[in-house]
Amino acid sequence: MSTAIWWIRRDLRLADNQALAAALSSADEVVPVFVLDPALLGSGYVADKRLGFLFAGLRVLDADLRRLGGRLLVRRGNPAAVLAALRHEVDAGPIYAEADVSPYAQRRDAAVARVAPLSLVEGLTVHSPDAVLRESGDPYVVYTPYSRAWRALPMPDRAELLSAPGAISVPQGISGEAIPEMPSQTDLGGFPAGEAEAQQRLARFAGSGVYAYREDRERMDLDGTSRLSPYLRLGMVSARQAAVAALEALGAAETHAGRAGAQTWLDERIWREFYISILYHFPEVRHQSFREAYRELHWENDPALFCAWQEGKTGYPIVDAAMRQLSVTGWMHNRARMIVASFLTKDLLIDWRWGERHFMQHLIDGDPAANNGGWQWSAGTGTDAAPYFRIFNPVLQGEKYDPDGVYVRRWVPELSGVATRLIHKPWIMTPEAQRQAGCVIGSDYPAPIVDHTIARNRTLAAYKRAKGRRATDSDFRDR
DNA sequence: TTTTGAGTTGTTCGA
DNA sequence: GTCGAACAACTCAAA
Repeated sequence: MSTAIWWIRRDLRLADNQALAAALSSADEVVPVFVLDPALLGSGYVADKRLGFLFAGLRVLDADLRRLGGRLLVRRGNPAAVLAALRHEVDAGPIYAEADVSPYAQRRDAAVARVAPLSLVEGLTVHSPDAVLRESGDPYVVYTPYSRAWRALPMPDRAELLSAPGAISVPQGISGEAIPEMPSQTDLGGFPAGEAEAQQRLARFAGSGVYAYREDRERMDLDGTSRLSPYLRLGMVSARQAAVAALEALGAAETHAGRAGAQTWLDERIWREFYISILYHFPEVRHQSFREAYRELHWENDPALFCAWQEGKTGYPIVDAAMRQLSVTGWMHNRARMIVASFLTKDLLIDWRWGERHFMQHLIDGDPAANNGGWQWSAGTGTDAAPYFRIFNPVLQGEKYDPDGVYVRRWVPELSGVATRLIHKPWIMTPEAQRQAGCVIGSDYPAPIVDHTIARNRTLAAYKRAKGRRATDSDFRDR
């Protein structure tokens, strides 16, 4: 009787799971194990909602495994120690796991590989970061050529996706700990965990919503996005399943708009892999700007302004609505993420890393690669960055992408009586209008904490200075 | 090696 | 209200 270990990390699914398939084909029995890693759980980059979603996902996975005659083992501790002990205990051969790219995952897996045979297999992405490279062997650092190379690689079709196993045999007599409960019944904000839920969402979105995605995804007052991010984060749906669905939708689209929608959503799959590739090839982006020029930026980092941003009390309705949506649900609309990121970095001149950390501490889908890529893009410090002079105007963004103020009123109820015409700039209401709207600026709702025009000019100057300083430094070095 | 074309998501200003 | 230009060069990718 041979035994293999399936080490589950962010692949909480039975279908199209290459690590599980490899374990099953290599041995008679498989131990599915999740390791509660104190280094991750106590890292300061953890969100209650994300942890709750993980634990709920583990419960569903355990139930799914039990239907196949198996079960999930949960252990706690340093992964290398836990896995070495488990291997000894069940007399197992290799450990199979889905390769991950974050700097911590790399260190952790290297430590495990030193004490046990660890076989890392594909699955986090459709195309591994080592497979999408330039002719020279260097990684791409601009999205468009990356996406061209990505698309040129062979794609699996639906028939090639792996089915869930029909049965799974787990050795008897091994004990683990119970899947933790979240304190005080964490509300998962409309994201029930599990593979079945993820597959349903994917099928529903790929069957209808995706065709209007290009336009509707911009609208914060609509439900135009797939809301699959937490499921992709923990692999309740595989990257391949999502990409295959996108390609099928593209093929099935009958209108120009429909094709554009499917194409745009496919692009989002590729953006995800682009940022995974960037984090893999340039792990230092976790700690510093990708672009050297902006490592010298002089951030203001005013703690009071940061606090107002976190709490959704900036006086800019679209920013406050978004930040409150994040606190309450653990999720934020993608356009809203760009707006608040632009506001934090360009209006408040606060270090993007502060915002990155806050997002990781609250997002149910918080992913190191995508979050870092998004923040550095917004801050203009990243690989394929927005030009530094591209500064979102929170009023215009609100008027354009929440035209009726529905999103603002949902999350900032003190503004619910404000006329639509003024909902994104309530401070220009006359005192009389404020009384009538039941919203006095300065007491019911804050006045803007910064003046956008002034802040914008200050930021343009700061970025220009950072670039200038760099030029001077390198001139000096070259001499 | 050199050259050339191109680059997620925007805003402001002036005509 | 609408339109085009300016914003700022810079670096990447590929021929």
